[in-house]
Amino acid sequence: MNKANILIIDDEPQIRKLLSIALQSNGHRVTEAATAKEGMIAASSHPPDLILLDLALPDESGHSLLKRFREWYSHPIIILSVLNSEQDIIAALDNGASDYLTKPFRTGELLARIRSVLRRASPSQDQQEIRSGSLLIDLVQRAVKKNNETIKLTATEYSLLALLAKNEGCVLTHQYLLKEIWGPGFVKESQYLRVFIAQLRKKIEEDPNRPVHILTESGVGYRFL
Amino acid sequence: MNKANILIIDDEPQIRKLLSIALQSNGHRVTEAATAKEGMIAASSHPPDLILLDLALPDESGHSLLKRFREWYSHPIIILSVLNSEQDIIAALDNGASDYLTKPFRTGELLARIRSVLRRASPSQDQQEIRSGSLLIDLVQRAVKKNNETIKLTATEYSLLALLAKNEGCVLTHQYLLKEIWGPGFVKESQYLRVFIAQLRKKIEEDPNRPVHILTESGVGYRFL
DNA sequence: ATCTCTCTTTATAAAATCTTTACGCGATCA
DNA sequence: TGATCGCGTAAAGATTTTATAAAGAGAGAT
Repeated sequence: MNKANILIIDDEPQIRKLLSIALQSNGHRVTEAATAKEGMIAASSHPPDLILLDLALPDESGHSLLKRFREWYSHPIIILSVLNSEQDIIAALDNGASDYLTKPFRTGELLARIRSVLRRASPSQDQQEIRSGSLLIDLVQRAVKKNNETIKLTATEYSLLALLAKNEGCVLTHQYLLKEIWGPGFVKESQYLRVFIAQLRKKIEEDPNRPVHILTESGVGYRFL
Repeated sequence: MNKANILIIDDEPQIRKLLSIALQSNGHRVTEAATAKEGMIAASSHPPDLILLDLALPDESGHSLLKRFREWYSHPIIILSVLNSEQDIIAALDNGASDYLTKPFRTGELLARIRSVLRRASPSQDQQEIRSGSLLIDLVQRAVKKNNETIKLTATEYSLLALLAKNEGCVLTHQYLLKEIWGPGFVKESQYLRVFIAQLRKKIEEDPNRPVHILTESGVGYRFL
């Protein structure tokens, strides 16, 4: 995630301005709030990807606000503060702050720390699964289910099925399948394919004689639907 | 994870001593290394949960070492440095450092930042125990119980079981398991896995010949259910 | 030192998987 | 008609992978 929605909660207009410009010139979208109340409202109506939170707010202590945020907000929160007291830093970090920067801070460092926490926060786990009727192929777990029952597949069977399923609807030629699964030296071994396609159909099709998932394209290859 | 295995890489013995005492008195286990080479070897043979890395090492720049770690090591790395240069901070964070502390630092703050990155690193925040049938794995106490009776596991056995259990349902490949438990130099040692899986099954399965918790995916890896 | 506990290494049997062979079916075409 | 070709299926065999026991090595404790 390169560009993020960032909420700045700080009561000093100059700081907000400064931060705003620095962040926007780096492609981020910025929302500003001057008080704890405003900040909470802004965050709950449009949850940002990251919050920059000043500890010194007029209406509520930053620590208390941080705790309230952490009851529901799990994205990064970076604390900005003029206080360099160890107590404050420890309290903030233990209350779930992602980082703590002491004012005055250097813009470059702030931006680097923002990149750092954003990078860490977005290990976008692509829960990729492929469904086709009662068949479910879970690419993360490396598991295949039919009617919610796990089907045992060998390594080669799974690779073949996954390759076909990832290219749902497309015809994959014998050559291509053999090259991908067995390696470039096996492009002539069409019989391997017949054997393994038959195995797969026996395991995943309701009626292996009338396959609905793995279709034969005679003389060309196979297609997954 | 409250107690972590922490590797300190720093060439100054006094600093290592100081850190060691502070960390150990907080329940962590500590390994020390005085050079980049030593550090890399220590991390490769027994991957720690966190690395404290000094930027100034006699045999290799800390930045270069950080990059080499990040090629395979995904746990937190906190940089310690006397340098307060913005360039260094930005470079370190962009190279994958989890945090950057300037010496001299306050022990309390360091501990808080360690807690912070460890909390972030283990997405099992709320998942402190894993249940599967009569089996209970307590990730906080590092204990495993079957039918309410504690099972004695060695350190390696526990690490392996915990890693599998944290990824319940997913197939973990031999390569991945070996890299995480033994280090990147052991990815070829599949026999280690077979031996330890057999040990685990003897201890946690009702019938080791018909395992229900640790399943074999022939040619691929193992899966915990 | 000796014992104990754990990890590493070796050996071997068993299980699982892959490869190869054989044969039947249906379509196509001379 | 019958010969050929591509495909599906079953099953034998060859090979790889796994399970298990047990010996050897190393570290730490008594």
